[in-house]
Amino acid sequence: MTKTKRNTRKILIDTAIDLIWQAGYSSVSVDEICKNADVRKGSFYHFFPSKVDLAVAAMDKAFQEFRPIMDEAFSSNRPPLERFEKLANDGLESQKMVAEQYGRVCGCPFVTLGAEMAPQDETIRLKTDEIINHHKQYYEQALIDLVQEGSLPADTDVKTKANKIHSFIMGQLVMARIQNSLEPLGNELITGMFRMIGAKEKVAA
Amino acid sequence: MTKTKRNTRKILIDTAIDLIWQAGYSSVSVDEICKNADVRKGSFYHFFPSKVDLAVAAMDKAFQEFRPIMDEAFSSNRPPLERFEKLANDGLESQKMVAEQYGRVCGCPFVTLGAEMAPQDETIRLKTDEIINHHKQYYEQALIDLVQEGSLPADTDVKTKANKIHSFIMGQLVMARIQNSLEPLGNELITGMFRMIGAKEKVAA
DNA sequence: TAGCCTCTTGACTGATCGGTCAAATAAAGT
DNA sequence: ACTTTATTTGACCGATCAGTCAAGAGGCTA
Repeated sequence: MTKTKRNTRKILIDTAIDLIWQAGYSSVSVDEICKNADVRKGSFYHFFPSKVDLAVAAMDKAFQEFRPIMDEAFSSNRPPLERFEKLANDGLESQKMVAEQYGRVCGCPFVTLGAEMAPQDETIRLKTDEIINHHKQYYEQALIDLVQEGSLPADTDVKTKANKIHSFIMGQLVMARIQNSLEPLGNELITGMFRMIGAKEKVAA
Repeated sequence: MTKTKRNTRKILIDTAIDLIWQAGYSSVSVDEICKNADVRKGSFYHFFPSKVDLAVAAMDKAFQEFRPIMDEAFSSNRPPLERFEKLANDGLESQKMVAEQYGRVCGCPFVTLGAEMAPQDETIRLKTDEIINHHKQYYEQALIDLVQEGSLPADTDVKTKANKIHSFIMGQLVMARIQNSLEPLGNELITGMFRMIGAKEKVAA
């Protein structure tokens, strides 16, 4: 973490997030990233041994940037069901901002990149998996808390249920990217998540 | 009907389905497709004006090949809930065969290709959307039949529910591709679908 | 001021990209 | 047979791909 005057490394990562999130990995060239970052290619390869390494660094950065949102939404002093609601609202808001900035709906950067590159590059696949698993743990903890407060049966398989919730959310985001529309997300995300959670009404506190 | 003709066009389409389903669109070159099909590049461009046109033709062919499976599963004389069950079983079986043949889990060819290429090429995006909508109609009809038999409330928004079911299935398939594993599909697909359907009879853990 | 280290620059590589073309060949119609 | 059309071939194109490299610029410390 050397502190550079221009901080070229950071600029390259931020540019990569923008371009790859929009267009995907293969559709964005190193030259294009360099041009957008106003960085010469020799500098690029001074900081990153390969294009893949930049992509992985970009995934890490994007993940670290999204963490506070997750931590806030899934804060343990928020009622567990409301955590999912907050995630849906914040996520939709984030998608709206990105869509406005980039000119199109982009969906989940990790899953989009993972689905494209998983067969080609194991380091990208593993990084995707790592980030996904980290997200699922938020869901799992919220489900555990739902069980504890009696909103879900005691024998609930929280890991499996967390997987299903995650699959649904990712499916919604992939469809939003393909259809280039946020409307279904706004209509279906929260209700679908709640349906998948399947909590009963909390009777007593 | 002399079948002795080489049917180069068909060979190219079949090869494209194989390679693109595995590796994605951008990661497969025209040269690679030609080599695997044992077709010279001049012949390729005799039958297809561009790589994109081949991809769209491949999507059409793959869709037509999958239609009988859908028609059989969603036959109107099958009880509506069982239709989803059959789809899950047949779909999982299909994924198993493909994974064995290709050496890795590939997920849904249409959504994988659509997510990668939607921002780059509108014809691919539209073809993806068309196929997706066609699939959703099977779900929608089954939901209508569930309403009619009283397993779902009369005021059910079947279009929205069909969207949610579809999102969940696609999410599961994308995750299977990224994780290169069919295990979650086998464990979660049917129960998750039923949970999302929310019909009265069936209960999922 | 000199030496050192980090970073930058721009020209360069060989491979590969999607796509073109004219000519050769095969097939089909008359 | 002859003509027309459909298909195949292999060489070829300019652009672009990811990645390399030697030389230089700039700042830091001794």
